[in-house]
Order: sequence, then C-alpha cells, then structure tokens
Amino acid sequence: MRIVTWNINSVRLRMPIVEKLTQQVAPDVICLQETKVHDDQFPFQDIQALGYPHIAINGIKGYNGVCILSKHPLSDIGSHSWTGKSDGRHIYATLPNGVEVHSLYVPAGGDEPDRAINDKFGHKLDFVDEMAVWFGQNRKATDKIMVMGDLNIAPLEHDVWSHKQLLKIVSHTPIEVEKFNAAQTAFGWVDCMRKFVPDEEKLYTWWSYRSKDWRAANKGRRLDHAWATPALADQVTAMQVLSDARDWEKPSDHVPVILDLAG
DNA sequence: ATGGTCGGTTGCCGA
Repeated sequence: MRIVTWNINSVRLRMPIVEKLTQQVAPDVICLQETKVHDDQFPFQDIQALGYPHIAINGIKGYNGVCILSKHPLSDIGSHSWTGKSDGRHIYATLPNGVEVHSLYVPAGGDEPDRAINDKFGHKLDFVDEMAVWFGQNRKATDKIMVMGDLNIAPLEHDVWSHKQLLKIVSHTPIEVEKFNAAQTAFGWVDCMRKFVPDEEKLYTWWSYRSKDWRAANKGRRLDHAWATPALADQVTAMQVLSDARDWEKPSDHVPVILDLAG
C-alpha cells in the first residue's frame, strides 16, 4: 500500500503533474492540500480517469481545500471544523485494510510571529493546540491512523536550511515548534519521515517560488509531514521525498512525500 | 535589510 501527501497549490492547474505522479509513483492513495476548488467544481472525471474512482473532498472556493484520492473504496468519511471554522482544511476516510487516513492543512500563519498583531498566527497556534486535544478525545492511539499533510511547521533544526536564520520566521519559531511537539507527543504520533532519515540530516519538502534556482540555493523547509500511530508505524516500510517534482512543468512549491505500508 | 514568485475570491490577498 503506497500513500502520498502533496500540497498541490490548485488541483485544476496541476492536473498534468498529478497524472505524472500517478504514472511515476503509482500511489494507492493520494492526499492533496490546497486544492483551491469548491466541491462543485472538483475535477472528478479527470481524477477518476487516472484510476482513482474513490474520492473524499472538503473544498471551498478559491483557497485551502483538501482531498483523498483512492484506488480502493473509502468508508467512514468525515472532517472536523478546526477552531470552529469550516474552511476546507481536513478530510479523513478509512481504507479497506482498516487504516484511517487524514489529509490535513494547517494554517500558514502569516508573516508576523506575534498573535497580538497577527490574527493568522493566533489561528495557527490555536489550530495546533486543538490537534493535541481532538485526536485524544476522538481517536484511540491503539488504532491504525495516519495524518498526512501540510502542517506548515518545520520542527527540527535540520528541517530548515538555517536554524538560526529562521528562528523568527513563521514555520520555525519556538512557540510553533513547542505546540507542534506537544500535539505530536500528546497522542504518541510517530514521525514517519524521520523514522527513515536521521535528525542530523537535512530534509525538506518545500522550496519557495521566490528563488531563481531552488536546487542551487536549496533554502528549503520540511513543512509536510506523515504521522502514524505506533501500531501502524511498524508497518511503514519506506519513505521518499520526491524532490524531482519541484522541477516538473508548472510545479507546486511543495513536493510529494511517499510512504509504503506493509499490509 | 530587502525583495523575490505564484494562484485565485485579481488589479489585491494569502502563501
């Protein structure tokens, strides 16, 4: 079972590279974020033609939006309105093997890392706080659950190109990292990317559009994550960041993260 | 220290 997460930055505009992903990677399940399309306008037929007949979506007009595309039937589809907003940041569904997959898009948080002057930063902090609470109240850590998505926080020193230079940059501030770690440990989530790559090794999933040569500059961040409950983490056999996708035609600024599951 | 580029609810806002 191969599961991919990818912040696609407009699913309609990226259909050619979604197709490329399906051809090159052959995922069973694809979690997308920032689809930027209302459910009414979702490209169902194009997606289904790629071999993904089972689709769970939570989209709104113009921004945010998440979905799960699957070769296998999806059951028990749902979403939670984080911080009380129905703003297309969450969808989940259960696969035939009993694994519940969540596609999640955490708020980016704006530019100023101070909730007193930036509401978007406060929203992000509240959202991550709620992650610690919601899973604890609504799910069991003994079940097989996976959270895939753009969590918009790079928690480790080597999840960013320069720890020191990014300490005051939203996505890597101490308060965000503290809340991220609290949400992760509260439920016992296993980081399925760092399970395969040592903490001391640089690991990125996003490179800004504002760079002439993203590969040469390599000023990346690991904003996208794959978390699994301990029971499921043992079944995760491989992880790959598809960095080459950053060079595909009309790319997203994020690249796919690929997980392989036994069973 | 600054600005750089994308996408869509476009001539701005969010990322």
